[in-house]
Amino acid sequence: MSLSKLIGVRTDEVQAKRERRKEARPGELLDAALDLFVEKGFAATRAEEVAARAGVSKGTLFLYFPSKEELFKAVVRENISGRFKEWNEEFQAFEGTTAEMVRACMTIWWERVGATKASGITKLIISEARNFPDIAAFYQQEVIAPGQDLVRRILKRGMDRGEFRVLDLDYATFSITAPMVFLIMMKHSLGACIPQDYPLDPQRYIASQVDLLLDGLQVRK
Amino acid sequence: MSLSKLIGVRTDEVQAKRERRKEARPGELLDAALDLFVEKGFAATRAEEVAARAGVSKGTLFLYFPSKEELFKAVVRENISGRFKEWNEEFQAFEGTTAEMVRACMTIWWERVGATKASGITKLIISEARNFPDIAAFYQQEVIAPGQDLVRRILKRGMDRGEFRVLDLDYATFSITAPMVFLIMMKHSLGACIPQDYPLDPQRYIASQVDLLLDGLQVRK
DNA sequence: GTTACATTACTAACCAGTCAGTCATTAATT
DNA sequence: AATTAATGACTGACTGGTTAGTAATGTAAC
Repeated sequence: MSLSKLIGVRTDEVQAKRERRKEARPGELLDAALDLFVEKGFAATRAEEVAARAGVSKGTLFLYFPSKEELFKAVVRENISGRFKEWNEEFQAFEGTTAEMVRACMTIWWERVGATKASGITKLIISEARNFPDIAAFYQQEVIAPGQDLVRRILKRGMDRGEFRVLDLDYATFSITAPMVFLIMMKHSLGACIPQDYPLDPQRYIASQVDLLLDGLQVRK
Repeated sequence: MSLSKLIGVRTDEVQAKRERRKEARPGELLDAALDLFVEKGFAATRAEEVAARAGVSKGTLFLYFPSKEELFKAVVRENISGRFKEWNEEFQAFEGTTAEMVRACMTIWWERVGATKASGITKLIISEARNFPDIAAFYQQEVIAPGQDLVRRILKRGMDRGEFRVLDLDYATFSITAPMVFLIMMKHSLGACIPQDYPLDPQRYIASQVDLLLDGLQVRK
């Protein structure tokens, strides 16, 4: 704890005090780096800027991460939580119709991932994939493949129970994942820099996507 | 002057000779720049690399474009062809069902845009939007808005003719555009750097998307 | 031989990464 | 409790390499 805090001096207008907080630094740096990488891309964000946003000097950044590239990799790894096991179990226990399941899947995904900082990682990966093919492959394995798998299992359940038509599972999964990816890209890219042209309400977007996905465009004869 | 030239070594297989081709240069530079910007992003591509790919020296690049940023803007402008008037007319003249129209729309779009270099611009814009908000706004006005408009008109036709259900047009358009954007991102991002994990056949992808979009996942009762 | 295009060599700015030094904190000593 | 010593997290000026942009020089075409 810093002296100023003990004494009760207003620190906000005073020069920020030098503090030793070994535990908190890495997390704060990763947070700052995620923000900036998502906003400006890898090459265009400066290490010093990341440090400044984390309230620390550039030297400190390199105390915790050996290089900018390793920082990038750490940012990605940090945000890849293996929550798929948990989700698989949730959906295993689900009792309603598969249509309800699809709706729940997309709504919950938005709440737990899409709306959070974590979705920035997807934008980051897609934007930088070709500069970091190893990271892209890693993300493919750790996130995309399990995600596709979960979606595929949901669709298969619908087919098995006679609720859904016979589907080309390899490609039908994209009908669920593509709208999610699109929403993320809007949130972090065009939507973030020209919001006046994109007053996109995520809930309404997802509702519309699910409705059309389940019932199709055409009137039922 | 290189050693080989001084000695008199055959240069024709070593390097192309110096040539004056004022007319062709800008186009060749723009082509090279598009490739590299799409592949590596704006900040990470070097001016010298663009020049080299166009078979020219760095100085020549700056002879035709005053700065790297202006080169970027020119790349985007070059590839924004106002083909929407022509397309609008094509669809105005279309006689079949609106379902056929939707399928034609996506198939033709892939042939004329998605599969060509032009689709790289979309990836570029989405990746760099936040570093170039003015470019993003420009692209929004010149490409996205007219595109959305065309799609909206198709969906409205379906509604008016009683072929489609009553739709939330503001959001239903995304059911057509989102899969297209997703396909572009796969082509230029993950799909380009880990193709073994993404053996994505565009035709089959589009067929699947259109089928589900028209008829929905659920069996018809 | 003059013009116009092209190249090469150069400059200035920028930025990732380093390192000698600083100072808050804690432990030891009186 | 007060003083001193040791620690190590943190700093920021510095370095070396890179690159956008420029200027001097070269050469093909007419």
